[in-house]
Amino acid sequence: MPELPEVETVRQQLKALVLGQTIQDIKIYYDPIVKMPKLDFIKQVVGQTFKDIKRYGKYLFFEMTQDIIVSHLRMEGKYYLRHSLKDLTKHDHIVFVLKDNLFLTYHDVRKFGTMELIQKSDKQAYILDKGLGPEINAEDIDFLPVYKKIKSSERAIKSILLDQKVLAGLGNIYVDETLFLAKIHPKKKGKSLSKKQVKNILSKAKLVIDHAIELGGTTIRSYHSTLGIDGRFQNQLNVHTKKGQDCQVCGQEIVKIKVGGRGTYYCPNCQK
DNA sequence: ATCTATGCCTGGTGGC
DNA sequence: TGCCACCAGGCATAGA
Repeated sequence: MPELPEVETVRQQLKALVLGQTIQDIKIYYDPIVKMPKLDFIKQVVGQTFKDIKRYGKYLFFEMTQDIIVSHLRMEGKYYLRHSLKDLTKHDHIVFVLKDNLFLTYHDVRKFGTMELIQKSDKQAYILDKGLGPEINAEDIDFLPVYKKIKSSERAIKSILLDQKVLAGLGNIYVDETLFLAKIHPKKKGKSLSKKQVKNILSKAKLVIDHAIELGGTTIRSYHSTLGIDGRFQNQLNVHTKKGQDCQVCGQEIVKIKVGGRGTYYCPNCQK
């Protein structure tokens, strides 16, 4: 599942591949992903050239000559660069024709992903409108507003950290890993945390995300291989998906519970 | 105003 | 081999 580090990896890899490419045509095989009438989208985007690819949290911004395509991969969205339409699978829902032998395809098994078209001047307004918090890996997070949101909440810290309005970029895996490193129980209420604990959580989260980006970033692939797939962070996981295994720190068994409807892994001994 | 539950989807898995 | 119920989960939205 693409979270901030995977989205960042996709961004970097795609950028090297599609910048300067002009979109000759677009084929949309499954409409609901594109959040506007499909013909309007095609009409407006065809002829534009990819100028840059940016990211905020888990959102990708394909900046083109005139407009920006905002792409969210949700659970399983991926981009592939294909060299023939014969290589399309049933999960390639949107195809950007770049050249006769070059196609950027959006692939999404569960069709949860979204694509929107916005004006360049509306990018900040878009982020504001979504209510997205500061990026978790930013160097200069304004701590107090984040702290206040956490401190005033009755919700479980795990749920708060998954809330993109508080902090942008964390997903289920990284929240579990963050709380393990911070030694905080995932069900602990936001309001019960001290300022020191919140600071520690943010610092551990950045550590986890930076490390994951680093590992994803090492997976440089040749241009004809697939994008948006496995980095090497799975080898670094301490608790996520480790149910029944021994905690690497204390040896106690990792357990799995539900928090806010999400599968949650933690060490009952280390995390209080 | 805040928070929780539900819907969106399909492939993989476990039970039989 | 097959069938089926259930789970995975980010986000928008409906509901509490």
